[in-house]
Amino acid sequence: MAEKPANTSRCEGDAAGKVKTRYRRHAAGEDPAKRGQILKGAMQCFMENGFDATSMNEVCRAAGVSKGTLYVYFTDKVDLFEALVAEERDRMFEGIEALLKQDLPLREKLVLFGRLMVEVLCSDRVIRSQRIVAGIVERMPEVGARFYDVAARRNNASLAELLERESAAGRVDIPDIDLAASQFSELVCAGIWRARLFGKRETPPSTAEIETLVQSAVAMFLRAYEKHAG
Amino acid sequence: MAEKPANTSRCEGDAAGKVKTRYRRHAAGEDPAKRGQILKGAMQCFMENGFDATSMNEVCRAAGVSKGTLYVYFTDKVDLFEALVAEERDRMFEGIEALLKQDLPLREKLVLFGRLMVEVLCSDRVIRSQRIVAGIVERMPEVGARFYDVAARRNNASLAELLERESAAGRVDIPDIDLAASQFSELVCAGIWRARLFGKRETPPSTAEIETLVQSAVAMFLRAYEKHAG
DNA sequence: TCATAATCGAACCAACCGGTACGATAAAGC
DNA sequence: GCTTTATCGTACCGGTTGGTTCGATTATGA
Repeated sequence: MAEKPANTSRCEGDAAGKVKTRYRRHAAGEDPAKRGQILKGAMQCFMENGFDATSMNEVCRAAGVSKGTLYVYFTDKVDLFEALVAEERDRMFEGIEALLKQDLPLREKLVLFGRLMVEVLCSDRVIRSQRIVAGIVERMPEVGARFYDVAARRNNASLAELLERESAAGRVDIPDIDLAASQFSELVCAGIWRARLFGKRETPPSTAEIETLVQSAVAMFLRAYEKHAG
Repeated sequence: MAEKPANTSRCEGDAAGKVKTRYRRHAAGEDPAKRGQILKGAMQCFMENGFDATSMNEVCRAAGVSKGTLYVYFTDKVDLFEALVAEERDRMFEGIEALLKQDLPLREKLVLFGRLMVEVLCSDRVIRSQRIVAGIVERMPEVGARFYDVAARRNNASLAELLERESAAGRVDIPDIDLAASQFSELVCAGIWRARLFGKRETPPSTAEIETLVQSAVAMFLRAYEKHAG
């Protein structure tokens, strides 16, 4: 939408100087705007009905693209789906690393981290993605595994890094850093994330709710791992 | 399998005394053994491919039942699926209430509870069920919600009850019992359940792993909520 | 203005879907 | 034995699927 191509998009087939066409227009399946348009429509459909129950015709209609064109940009239904999941998974926790770079006391950092985590993980969009991916793990294991790896584990990694530093500085006493990171991530969503995933709760948590959850989680976490004054 | 019919199975169509047939054999779709046989085959199929990608023909083949018979026992694909989910959800945490009835100190109870929880929640069978259900929440919200309600919340309820008693006895100080119950449930599976759900981990945790997780969770939980000696 | 080619749009394909119909089979009760 | 009937097996139905094909259209760049 807001992002126009902006890149030059050379024709790629004319290596070795054997130029035949000198057109600067986008090659057959390489207009990033059109690609984005397709992905957007596809996302809409897959989110509503999941992988199997979404037909390629629906996707065409939703994306406003002819079927022929669709199959120029993506070879397969699976190909399209995987591209979608990849995009979503990469976008999901974009800002989270930067967040921990700030110079703040541990408690504050945990609060910020926790807030963002609940907000993202329990948002409509992410919940729906997670449902679809979970539902298809059995048939496309690598897709699920990569989804988890990039989204959840990257998270844990940056949190673990923070905890590592705090541990080295002697401010906390954590026997198993990775476990602790997981525990915090899990604590912060206690009671809502699962409910959201299975549709028991139809709306994301309010900011007040988030605050309660995060404060409780941080308190619990620090009480367990912070070095006592004594 | 092991359970033979054993119930009398009256014909239901012969109310008002207008008896025509006096057969004691099972009515058209009422043999519980056959029903179980169908459910077992269906489970196998659904577990492998999910709801949409499982065809009724496959189910027939896997169950060793003709299509006609299948449609005598279940009116629909959805009907069959819902019966399956209902069975699975009810079976999932069968023994968990009894577990907390024992007369043991809180710490021991939490350990027992936690162990069972991880074991069940991360087992192949349950993980697969959860994937399928999660994947279909968008189109069958009530199924997902009931699945969660019965499985997860029943759990939390019995745990909450325990905590309530301990709180009344003055041994713990818990501001929000339900939250605390959720936190414990979440803590106990930290780092593996999600990984299992998304297929990042292909095997359930070993007993050693479970022990580590549970011990850490219990310690953390008690440090946060147990009343201090001082 | 004109040639080029990306896109459109609609027809088309074989395969399969969920579900039904119905005669053949076989097991149960008299 | 005979009758009853639950189950079987298969053919069948209309509809949809993922994917292909191809001429018409339209925007581009020289």
